[in-house]
Amino acid sequence: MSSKFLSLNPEKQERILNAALKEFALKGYENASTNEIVKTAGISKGLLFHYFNNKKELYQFLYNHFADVMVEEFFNELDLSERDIFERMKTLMILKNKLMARHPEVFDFMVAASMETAEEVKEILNNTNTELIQASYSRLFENIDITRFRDEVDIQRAINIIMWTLQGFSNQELEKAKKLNKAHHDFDEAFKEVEVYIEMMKKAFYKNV
Amino acid sequence: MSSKFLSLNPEKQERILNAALKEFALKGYENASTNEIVKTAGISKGLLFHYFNNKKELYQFLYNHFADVMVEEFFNELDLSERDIFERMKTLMILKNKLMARHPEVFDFMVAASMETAEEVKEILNNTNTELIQASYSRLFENIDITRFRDEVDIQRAINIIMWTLQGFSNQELEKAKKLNKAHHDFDEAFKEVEVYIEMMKKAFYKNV
DNA sequence: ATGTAATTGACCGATGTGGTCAATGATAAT
DNA sequence: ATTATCATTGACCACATCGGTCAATTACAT
Repeated sequence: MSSKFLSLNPEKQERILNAALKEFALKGYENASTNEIVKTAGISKGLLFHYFNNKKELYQFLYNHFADVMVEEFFNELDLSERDIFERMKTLMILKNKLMARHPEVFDFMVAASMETAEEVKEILNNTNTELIQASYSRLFENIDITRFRDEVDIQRAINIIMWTLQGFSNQELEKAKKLNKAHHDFDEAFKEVEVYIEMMKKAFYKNV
Repeated sequence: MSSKFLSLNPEKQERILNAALKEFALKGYENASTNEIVKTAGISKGLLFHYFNNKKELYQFLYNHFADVMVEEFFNELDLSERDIFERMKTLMILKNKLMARHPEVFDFMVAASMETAEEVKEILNNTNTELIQASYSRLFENIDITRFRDEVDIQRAINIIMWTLQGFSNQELEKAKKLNKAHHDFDEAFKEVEVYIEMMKKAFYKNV
């Protein structure tokens, strides 16, 4: 019963959610220990199971909660006035990296969730994700100026190439950051490469300049 | 003692190694179960610990063995006569994907190993990797024609951009393959995008055409 | 028939699991 | 001061699994 949980002291709510987030991200659903969660949350075992009937219910609440939070934060800060698709994707990536630096534990949890094999978890993800992601995807390309492209094929190809390229960049930077200081990372220098790259793309896909 | 193990019937050797590979890849070092390994290998618990004194020794042997095997196979098939750096990187990626399709379990294991947190494992990886990777890296760029570049900076930048781009592509294709048929994947269509991309890069980095 | 090596699986103590529940503490109403 | 209500505790449960051992059995060569 999450109603009981929601009417709880917010500071304690957060402590419990963060403890669970960390544990699930680190160990995965099945190996995550409720004992460990209550220990780091500083509450008793009984209390956790007073708020959530069982492990699965806790996980479900957790996933929905943080998915909502991150999506909201993402679109609050995404600049939708940028009409150039390449520049839009660049800001999108920058924002993604910002959010990853700001909430690394949440991203760890989400990544771990997407790799889960437990049937109970897959079920939860399907329910939550389909609506959430589909709604988000169209908003990502809202208001884009497509008149500069040679034709429709180019648009789709540009999107594809942008997506996998920036993803590769993002992963590499993330890895580098983890190896260097294990905390947040300054992307400024790395983005100089991205600038070069973006100009390259424009030349390749746009009718003129 | 691996000498005992090595003088064992090769078919049984393989059964044991594959079972262990699978289990470690799936669960990670600490959560991997030796009980599960012997069950899928079809041998008794005692026999496993007759060949390897303990869990760590088994893991160590496993890692060294498959690292050797994959590196050897990789360089056996890599075309080092291609002197254009962009084309070389393309064939390199194609080869990597081929090997991933051919030995997905080995790659799963390697990825899992690189994410291990157990101190015992990190120690093993350090010992094995440093020599192995450093030796490989120089071979990757052996015999490359650098006369077409404008200057040294361009070469380094090209390598960086190639690396993270192809990595992003590779990951995306891998994910797609997993979602579609969960087995091997036909990269032919996807590589059309890569062709476009490679031409783009050449234009951007080479002195002429 | 004998010696040697391969192989078994019951067994060990230790640790940890998700979940329960009787008991206690705190708070507010009477 | 008494009572009723709710939050909170942590010892406890039965069970599962862990890495590792070892006396006993089987297979095989001499």
